[in-house]
Amino acid sequence: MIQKLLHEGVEVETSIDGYDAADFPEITAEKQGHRHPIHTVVVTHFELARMIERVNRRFASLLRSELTKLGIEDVGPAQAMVLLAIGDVELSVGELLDRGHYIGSNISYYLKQLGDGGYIDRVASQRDKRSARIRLTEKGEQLCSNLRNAGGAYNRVLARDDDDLRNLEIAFQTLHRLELVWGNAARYGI
Amino acid sequence: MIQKLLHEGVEVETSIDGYDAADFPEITAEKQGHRHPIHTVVVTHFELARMIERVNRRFASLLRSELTKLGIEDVGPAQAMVLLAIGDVELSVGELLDRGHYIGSNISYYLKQLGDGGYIDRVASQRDKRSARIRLTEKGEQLCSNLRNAGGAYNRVLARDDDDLRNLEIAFQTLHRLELVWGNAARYGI
DNA sequence: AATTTTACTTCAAAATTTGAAGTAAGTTAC
DNA sequence: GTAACTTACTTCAAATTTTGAAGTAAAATT
Repeated sequence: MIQKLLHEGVEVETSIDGYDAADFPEITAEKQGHRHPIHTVVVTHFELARMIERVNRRFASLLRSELTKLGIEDVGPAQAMVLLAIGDVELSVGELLDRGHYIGSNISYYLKQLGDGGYIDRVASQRDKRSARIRLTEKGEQLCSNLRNAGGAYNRVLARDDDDLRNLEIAFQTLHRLELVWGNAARYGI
Repeated sequence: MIQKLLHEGVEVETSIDGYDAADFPEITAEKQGHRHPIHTVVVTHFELARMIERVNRRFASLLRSELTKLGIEDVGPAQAMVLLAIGDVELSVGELLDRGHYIGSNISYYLKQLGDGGYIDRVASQRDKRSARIRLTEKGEQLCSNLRNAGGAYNRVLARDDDDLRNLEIAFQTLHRLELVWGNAARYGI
């Protein structure tokens, strides 16, 4: 079912924004035992952005429902993402900002909520008393662990074989490149 | 432990420019006797989600600044995404909902703003008077066109050669798979 | 004709994000 | 050493975005 949709449902757009078609010779992925595209597709900036927006929306609602299933009422998907970003290390607010490209006041707000809920501990750094060191409490770790547990099922569905692994790997790296390009563009201009 | 992560995660090469594995607490490095990757890393479900969230944030702020540069005050990034989703076709609100996985009232709200700003026209469908048909006005098309124009620069940076194009396409398709898996999971359970 | 479903809209509330302004600690330049 | 500046973060208020419940009207079904 998913398989079918993957092959037939992907929007294959032939019009390219901001390009001269001649600049980009058509690409064809090799067939041998690959599930990924045989078709010619050119993906633009905005198509990727729209896809990312949609996927992000989907994930947020999935995460919300996982939290509901766990009976968590005081943590929304955005805060859960902060918890997951903290992971099992102790870090400063600044480091956390970098991890998620948040805006300062935003993270401050979430950390306050998470602190009130008992999900994180904050200790002033010894050598720099301006810097607050953050880490998960037992409760916070438990929540992350539960979420990760539930996430295992998705990992298994998404990464069924080598081909999936390769594609997910490329997707991850490519997203990272987008992150850098878009991020630098926003700061320094393209 | 590592074994388990390997089953549930996705391998990724560590050598990505400007990317420090320490940024991703969920990643564990491990050596494998594989074809190219010598250092492999495991990317989980949540890491992809966090990456997508970050990239989405970056793009939104880029879009906001493009809009500012164009002197547009009455359209935010979210509404601009709706305009881009409409594109150059005439469609119903329902189709638009599908395109972005929005919630009904959400799109309704944006369409009202965009209608007030003169960016879209809405006409009741002849054969089904419940269904509103939406399309961009001249002004809406102009804005999209300006945005796409500005986007061309990013396309050129992102898609430098065939390899980039291939990767972008795979990223797009893989994100589509995520969209389906996460979407179906939310509706019917995994 | 009555009921149900579809396709949206409206409204109010909640969640999230932003930005300006503030505090306190550290750094640098005289 | 201290005045000025920077950094690291917080607070608050406002803007934006998202959600959900309730509504309307047209179409489809019974």
